[in-house]
Amino acid sequence: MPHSQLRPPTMADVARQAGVSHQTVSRVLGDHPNVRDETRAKVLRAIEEMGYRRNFSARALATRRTRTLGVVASNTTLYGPASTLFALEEAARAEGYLVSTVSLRRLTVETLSEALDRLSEGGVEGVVAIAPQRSAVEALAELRHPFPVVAVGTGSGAGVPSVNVDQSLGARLATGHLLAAGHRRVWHLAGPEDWQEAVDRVAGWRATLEEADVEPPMLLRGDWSPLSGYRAGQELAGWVGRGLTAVFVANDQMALGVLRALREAGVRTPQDVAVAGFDDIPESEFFAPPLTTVRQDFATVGKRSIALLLDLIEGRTPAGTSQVSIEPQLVVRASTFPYLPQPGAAPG
Amino acid sequence: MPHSQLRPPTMADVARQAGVSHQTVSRVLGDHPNVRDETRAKVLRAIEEMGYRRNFSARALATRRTRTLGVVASNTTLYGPASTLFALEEAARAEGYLVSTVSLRRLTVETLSEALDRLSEGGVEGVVAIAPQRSAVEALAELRHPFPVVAVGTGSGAGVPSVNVDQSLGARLATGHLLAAGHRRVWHLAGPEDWQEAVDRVAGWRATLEEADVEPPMLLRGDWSPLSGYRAGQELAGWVGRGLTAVFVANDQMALGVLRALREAGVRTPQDVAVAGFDDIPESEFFAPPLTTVRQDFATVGKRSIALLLDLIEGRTPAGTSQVSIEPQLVVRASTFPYLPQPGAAPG
DNA sequence: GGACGTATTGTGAGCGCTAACAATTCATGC
DNA sequence: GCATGAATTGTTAGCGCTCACAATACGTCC
Repeated sequence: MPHSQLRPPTMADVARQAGVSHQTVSRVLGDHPNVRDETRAKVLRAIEEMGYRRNFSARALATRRTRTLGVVASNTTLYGPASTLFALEEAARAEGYLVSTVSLRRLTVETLSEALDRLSEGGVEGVVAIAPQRSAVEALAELRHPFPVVAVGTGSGAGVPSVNVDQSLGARLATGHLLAAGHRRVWHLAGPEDWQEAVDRVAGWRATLEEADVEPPMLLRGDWSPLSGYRAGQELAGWVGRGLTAVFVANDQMALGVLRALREAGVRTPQDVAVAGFDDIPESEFFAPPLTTVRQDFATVGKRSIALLLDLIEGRTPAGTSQVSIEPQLVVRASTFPYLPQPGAAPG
Repeated sequence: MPHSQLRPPTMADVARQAGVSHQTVSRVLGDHPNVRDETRAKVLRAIEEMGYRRNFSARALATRRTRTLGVVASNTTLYGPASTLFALEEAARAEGYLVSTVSLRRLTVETLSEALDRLSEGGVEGVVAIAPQRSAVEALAELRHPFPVVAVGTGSGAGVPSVNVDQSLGARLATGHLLAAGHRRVWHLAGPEDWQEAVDRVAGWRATLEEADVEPPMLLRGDWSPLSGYRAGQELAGWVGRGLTAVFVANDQMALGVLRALREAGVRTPQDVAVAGFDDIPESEFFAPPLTTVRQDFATVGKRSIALLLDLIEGRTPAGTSQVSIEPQLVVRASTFPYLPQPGAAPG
């Protein structure tokens, strides 16, 4: 039965129909204990008959709560942000909150500020900002907003409460894994310099090498896209036979490009060059060969972010800057060892 | 400057500070023409000083408008839904609306109904449902909701206003392309039966073959995942040499699995078997080999959906069922022709 | 049977804003 | 100098709900 054009019934209408006061209707709706079963039944029947629904705005005005959270995100078609977004919404819903999203094409101080204004006018009680670019994060601490904000993926540096996967640890896992497999050196194709995650992965990679007394080889840069990985892969192919046997790529999409470039150059993976990625996108298991990579637990990121934000909103947590760190996990596949899991052997 | 714990200033506070009535403040905020410049300046100064922001709930209560739209989606980490979601939010924002999203793990009558209830309680003025599963769509027409709903990806059958990419046409483009390349028959790996898009793609494929007087070969089914494509690919490999030279796969992720299975079976693409996909995910260009596929214009889907929904909300469009259809586009790459574009030759 | 305490229901006052109308100011013309 | 109308500002009611409190009903005990 679709919506009707009539002005929707109000709580007073229901009360009249049920022969009670509007307050009793409110009590029934609010699951208040002190209502006689008989009365409750009468009210529920009237509600059902009239198709009554509580008016959101009136409720929000009276309670001073909208039970809505905001999320600012960018690059939401990429696996990482999309997964984070999904996890955030699910976690918020579990806590009884709705989520309003603003998806930005580019994350800058201006767009971020605009997004916060917009969400503010939308009455959100707090905001989670998925803000992996460093430039934007600084703005977050400065910007004036009438609600708490939790940052995700910013690293713990900025003066803002934040939740992060330990990117440095992830890079250590991947790099360490390659060293343990007998590679003398591990090269690195990094993400853009202004992404905190890219910086942290470089740091983890470098630290691991230095701890093993290996001088880090030349650093390559990409922009997360398969194309940039493809180009870097062509360059890397030129170093085969001159000490290049293992590459840690800062995300799976670039790793896909690298694999393709190596293959075209006649370089075999993993026999000639081992390749590890980062993210564990669903496709990684089906790359040629299946990709060793680092998995981030986005569900936990979502849950912890929402929990922290609600703590801030309720004033349970002092407004100081709390930092949550989440451990990533290494997933070993054939791109670093020829004898390892083939797809189909186990569920994805 | 972060948020303060003080009760935020009200319009009356600003009015007092500026020495005018609260209504004048409202006029300034509403860009009402009949306000003296001097008065406006006074008010704006007071607003700035006090860091005043209009209360969303009070405004919504008085105007009976929340300027918020709802979106119900599922599988939002997949490229298609994520792109649609992004396009919807962007289009809504351009029209001055905020978007509240509910992301479902599984789309069923129950979860859909729950999502609509939830959004209803969140005060949305209308909802876009990304509902590719047929089972859920039927519910949409039955479900009681106090706002208009536009369906996306449902096909035009259900009794609900909807916006769709012409999936059948997409399948015709891909299948026709393979026939035109000289293949006698074209096989098809389809998506799940309860997805309307899968059904429409099968229909387009079958119609194209029948128009060419070719009897459609055995139909294979997958679940959109690379793994299911891999398994189907293993089966397809068994038919090489027995008439199998071309496969149209219902999405790019499954196509990835097919490519991998064929490669492992020693079947070359495209020399032995040509493969075409559907979706044009960003990775497709970097598959081995780069994948011929069908691109859907999600930005247009988003814009048209929001436009239709707003028409319905404003009562500009009779509540009858309007249907919008959008044409997809064939993208030819090396998986169907060996001599075609290599990555890096041209941008994305 | 009446006092007392508790369960149940009702009443009134906002929440902070916009819309409609009323009141005031100001410029203009005769 | 005063009527006339337009521009500008103020006043009064709600919007539909929840909260705090008041009022009533009901049961129990002596």
